[in-house]
Amino acid sequence: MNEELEKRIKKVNAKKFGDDLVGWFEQEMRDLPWRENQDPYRVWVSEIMLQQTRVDTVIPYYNRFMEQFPTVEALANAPEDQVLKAWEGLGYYSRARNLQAAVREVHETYNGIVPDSPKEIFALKGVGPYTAGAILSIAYGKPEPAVDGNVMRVMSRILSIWDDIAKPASRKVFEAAVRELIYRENPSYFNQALMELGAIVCTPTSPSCFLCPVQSHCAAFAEGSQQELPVKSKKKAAKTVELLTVIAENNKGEVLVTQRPEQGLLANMWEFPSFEKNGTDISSQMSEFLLSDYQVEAVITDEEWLAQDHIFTHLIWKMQVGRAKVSMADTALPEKTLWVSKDKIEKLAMPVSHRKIANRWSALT
DNA sequence: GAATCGTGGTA
DNA sequence: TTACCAAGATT
Repeated sequence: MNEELEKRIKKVNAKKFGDDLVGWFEQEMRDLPWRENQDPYRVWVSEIMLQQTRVDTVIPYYNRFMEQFPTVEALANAPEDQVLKAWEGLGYYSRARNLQAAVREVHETYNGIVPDSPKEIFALKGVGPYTAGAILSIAYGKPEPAVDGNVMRVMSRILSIWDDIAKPASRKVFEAAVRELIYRENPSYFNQALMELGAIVCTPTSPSCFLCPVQSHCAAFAEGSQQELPVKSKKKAAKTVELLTVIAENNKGEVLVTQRPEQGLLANMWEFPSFEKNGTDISSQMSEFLLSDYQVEAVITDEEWLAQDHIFTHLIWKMQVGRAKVSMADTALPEKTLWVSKDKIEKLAMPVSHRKIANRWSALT
C-alpha cells in the first residue's frame, strides 16, 4: 500500500465512519433468510451461494437447500447427485461439490463444528479470502475483512483508490484498508453494511450519494469522481462453438442422456449427447456419432431441428437439436450413459440449456 | 496473473 | 442487441 493511500486512511475518522455505516445498516438492512440467526453453517451456505450471484436469485435456492440439508450432518450424509440437483440452475456447480466436500471434512475432522480460525476456515474447499472473512466476521464476530466486489467499489470511492479492481492483486489493497477501518464493536455488521451499501446505495452506475450515510467520509464525492470509480478493465469476448445435440428415443419412450466429466465445464451434469459441428451434413454426422460413441443405431427423423443457445461468461454454445429413432439396441451402453423416462429425467441435474431441451421433449407427450 | 467456471437481470 | 453485472474460487 502506498503512502498516499495510507494518508487518506488516517484522515478518515474510523469511529464515526463505523457509527454512521452500521447505524444506517441497522435501520435499512433487508430481511434475508440467512440473517435469521448466526448459525455458522447457515452463514457458510449463504456465502457460497451468493458468490457472483444476486440476492434475489439465491433466496429460493437457499430456502429449499436449508430445508433439505438443515445441518452439517445432513449435507455430509447426502448423496452427491442430490446436492447437485438442488444446485441446478444456480451455476458454478463446483461450488456445490466443494461445499459438500468441505462440510464432510468439518463433519469428520471438526466434529461438525465449523472452525473459527482463519487458517482452518481458509483451508476448506471452496472457501477463499472473501468467504473466510465473511464467515469469521458474520458467524463469529471476528474483525476480519470480507472484500467482495461491493466492498471494492465502496472503498474505492470512500478512499479514492484507482487500482484496477479486475486485477487479483488489487484485492489485497482493499483488505489492508478495511483492516485499518474495521468497526471493532461489530465487525459482522460493518462488513455486511459495506456490502449492503454497495448493493443499495453505492451502486456501479449512478450511485445515490444524496442518501448515502457515509457521504461526509467519501473522497470520491468530495472530488466528484464517484462516477469514474472504481476502475475496472474489460474482459475479452466469449468464443462461439456450434454444437449438434440429439434427442435419441428408443421404442419404450426413453431418451439417451450422458453425464459430463467430473472436471471442467458443467462437471458431472447430465446432458443429451452432443458434439461439435463439423460441416453441413448434420444428419449423417449425428448417426455416425451415435454409433461410434454410444453403439446405438438410429435414424434421424425428418423433423425441423430446433435451436437452443447457451450463453456462458466465456463461451457461447449454438446448439442445433435433432431427434433420432433408435431401433432398440440391447447392447450395453458406455459408462455414465442412461436411457431415462420423462419421470426420471426430472431428477437428474442438468444445465439450463439441456433442461430446456428436456422440457420441450416432455411437452411433446 | 490470466483463464476458467453459470446464470439471469438490466441499461 | 450488446455489454456488463452479481456477497469469488480454483487452476
